[in-house]
Amino acid sequence: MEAETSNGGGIGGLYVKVMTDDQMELLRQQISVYATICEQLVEMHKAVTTQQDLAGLRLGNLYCDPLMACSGHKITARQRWTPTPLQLQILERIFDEGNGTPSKQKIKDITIELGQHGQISETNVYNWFQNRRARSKRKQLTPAPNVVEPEVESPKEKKTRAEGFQVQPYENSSPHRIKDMYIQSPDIGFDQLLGKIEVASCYSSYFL
Amino acid sequence: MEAETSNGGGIGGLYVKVMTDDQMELLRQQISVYATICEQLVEMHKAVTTQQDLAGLRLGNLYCDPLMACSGHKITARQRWTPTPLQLQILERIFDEGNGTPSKQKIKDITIELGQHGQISETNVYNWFQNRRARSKRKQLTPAPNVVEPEVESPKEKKTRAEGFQVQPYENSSPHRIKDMYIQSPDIGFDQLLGKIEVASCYSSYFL
DNA sequence: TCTTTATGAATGAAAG
DNA sequence: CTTTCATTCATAAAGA
Repeated sequence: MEAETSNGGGIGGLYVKVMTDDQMELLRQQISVYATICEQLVEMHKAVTTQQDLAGLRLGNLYCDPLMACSGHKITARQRWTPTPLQLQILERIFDEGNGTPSKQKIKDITIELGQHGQISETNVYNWFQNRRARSKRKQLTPAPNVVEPEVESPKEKKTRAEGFQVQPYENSSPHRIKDMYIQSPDIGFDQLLGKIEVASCYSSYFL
Repeated sequence: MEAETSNGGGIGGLYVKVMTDDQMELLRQQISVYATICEQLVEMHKAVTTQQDLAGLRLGNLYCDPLMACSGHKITARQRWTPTPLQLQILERIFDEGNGTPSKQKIKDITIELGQHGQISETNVYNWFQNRRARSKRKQLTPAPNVVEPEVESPKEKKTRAEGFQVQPYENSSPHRIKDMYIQSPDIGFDQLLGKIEVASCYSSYFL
């Protein structure tokens, strides 16, 4: 993939991706196509399983879900808590609400709520917010490479800060919250299925 | 995709979009998410229809089974920094100087210095030291504990990480062809969907 | 090719 | 809160 272009590859240079309008449009369509395919696959699946048991799919224990066959071999005891996609989703939402410091009581409440979606303790919640805050802050400071190109970068302004950057398949999905893509579904059944899908997928990596 | 190496937004009548790494990463994730969802939906569908013949999915065809083609590889081509020999050399030198904890400011300095030899970010430097320390320590402890782990771990087959990510983008396909991927009917067949996913997959790799 | 190894990155937990 | 550690995941590079 050669889409990467080093702009002014010099010291502390600003590195950006350059795309043509066509390429950009292609991406939009790409995502759109996936969104459509997903919806239809879900519909299809629902139709096919209407009468079926889905025996393996309703296991209470998420980690034993047969769907994980592809990625899960870690059914053994895990030493550290790993938020389920659903839990993460909720945590992120709460975090985004801005109420910075989750009070002691708040933590309790959250823990109880998340407990419905998987094992969790107050400490987990506490740590999560602790880390989330810290890392959120760090990331905010890092991307400030006060670009100063000693290089004779042609006087082209860093134009088009990719402003028209809107490729959400669903109008209500937020560009800066990938996780939301899992839940912002207009379809009830779809949403439910996605919950399982999330579990089945190799978590961690897709939810950062 | 051969990217325009010239970042000049409008030079020579060339219109391009400029994206930051973050934005590119976001797109990558969005597509990856959908690809994963599709993948899992397919798995789910297979599980439910194991008794069926899956006629349309015969492997006899020269083309890879759409199912495999799609689930085999992940559209997770995350780019990751790779230190140049020169950078590595400098990093090692600094590390050997023993000054254990590269303070925040120190990291900035190092980053700037290394930036002269290739793209790099503070995070990269930070991670490098983090890993370097951790692995340096581990290596020291490993030799001793010859504890034979009574690991009765099942014969565990290799995860056969289908890493065949060299999906060749349809070189001969033009952007307008993607329209063919759109689905008109909600009652499209399963195998047909798979076909579309496969195509979508290829397009994804084309960008990511 | 396919498999294995080395290592960049992500993150829960804990120390400071 | 900030910084560090430990573990794990994913991938680029190297090996077979």
